[in-house]
Amino acid sequence: MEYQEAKDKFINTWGSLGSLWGINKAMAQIQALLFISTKPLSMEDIMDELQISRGNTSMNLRQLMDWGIVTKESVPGERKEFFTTEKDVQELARVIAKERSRREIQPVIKILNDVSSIKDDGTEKTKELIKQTKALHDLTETADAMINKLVNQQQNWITKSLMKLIK
Amino acid sequence: MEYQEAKDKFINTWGSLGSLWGINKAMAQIQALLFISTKPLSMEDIMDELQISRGNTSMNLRQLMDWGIVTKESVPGERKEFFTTEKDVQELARVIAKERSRREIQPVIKILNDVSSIKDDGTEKTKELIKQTKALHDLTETADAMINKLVNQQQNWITKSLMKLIK
DNA sequence: ATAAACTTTCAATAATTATTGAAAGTTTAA
DNA sequence: TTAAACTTTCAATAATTATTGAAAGTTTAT
Repeated sequence: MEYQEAKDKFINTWGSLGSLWGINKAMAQIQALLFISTKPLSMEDIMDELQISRGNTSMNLRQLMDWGIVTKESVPGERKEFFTTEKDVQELARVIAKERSRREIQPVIKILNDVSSIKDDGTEKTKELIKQTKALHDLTETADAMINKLVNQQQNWITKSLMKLIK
Repeated sequence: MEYQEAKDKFINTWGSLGSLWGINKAMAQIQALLFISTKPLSMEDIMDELQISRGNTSMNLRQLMDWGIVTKESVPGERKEFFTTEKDVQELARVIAKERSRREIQPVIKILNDVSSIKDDGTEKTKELIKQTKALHDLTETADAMINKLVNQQQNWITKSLMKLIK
């Protein structure tokens, strides 16, 4: 497998995987492209490489910046803007986990809590609803907490290792 | 909030959350409905409750059975078939984690491994592609392993607790 | 102040994904 | 064996989501 084939394969795989972490194909592909690029890329560069329109590129870059995993960069002497992505996979994982928790998991936890807090009228079906949504609430909360703890532990481990190197 | 409202809220929330664990709305809603039902439901029951077509119900029930979280049940004296879902949230989490790993994460790990194994031609861009996909490969593999370990640990914890009660 | 270089916005359109419903298929009871 | 009861399949259609491209907006250099 040559460079170009490997590159395309990576971008496509990462792109279709986007749905797994809740972002669309173009967004994931742009991130993938930046992730393996050795230098910041301009909008033109991205459009050319991925064969997507200017509007699409602009909108998805914006979203990636909102997520905090892509940053604008100005290159001296150049008028247009260049973009880079977070290159450290651990930090990338940390940001993604945090954002997904905030955007999707927290709201669900809140609703499950609301639903499981309805007043118990004594009927079997109400009891079952309360019991099961409470169980789901607890599970979701625990899973969310564990993911965050886990990702932050990784972070601490990395930080510590870096600290040792710097000292 | 009354029973019906809470029920609808739960089914809708769980339904729209479906995308988070990679299944479609109807599929998630059917699972949610079964999850809070006090007795097995027939296809008619599900169609009526969720206002969806027979075909849709049939196809999504099939998928849920493929996932292993819904099972057919026959009720004596009844011609039609009834369905139930796994009621233990821990076991549900275990099955979902396992299936997602098998269906989505493992194939990605394989491709990342392939891509990161291309021969190093010494150019900077090839070195970067290898380095970054390798990092992503390792992260994905570690995360996948941790999720599985975690879910199984929960399982063990539960099993132990139950054992204590039984003894 | 102007115009070139560049980016954003958003209505229109395309692509994808989900849903329907009726015909075909299967099972069961008599 | 037949026909009623029930389930599955799948082509057609609807709903949703992503993408385009051109007009409007912004920034920068002179």
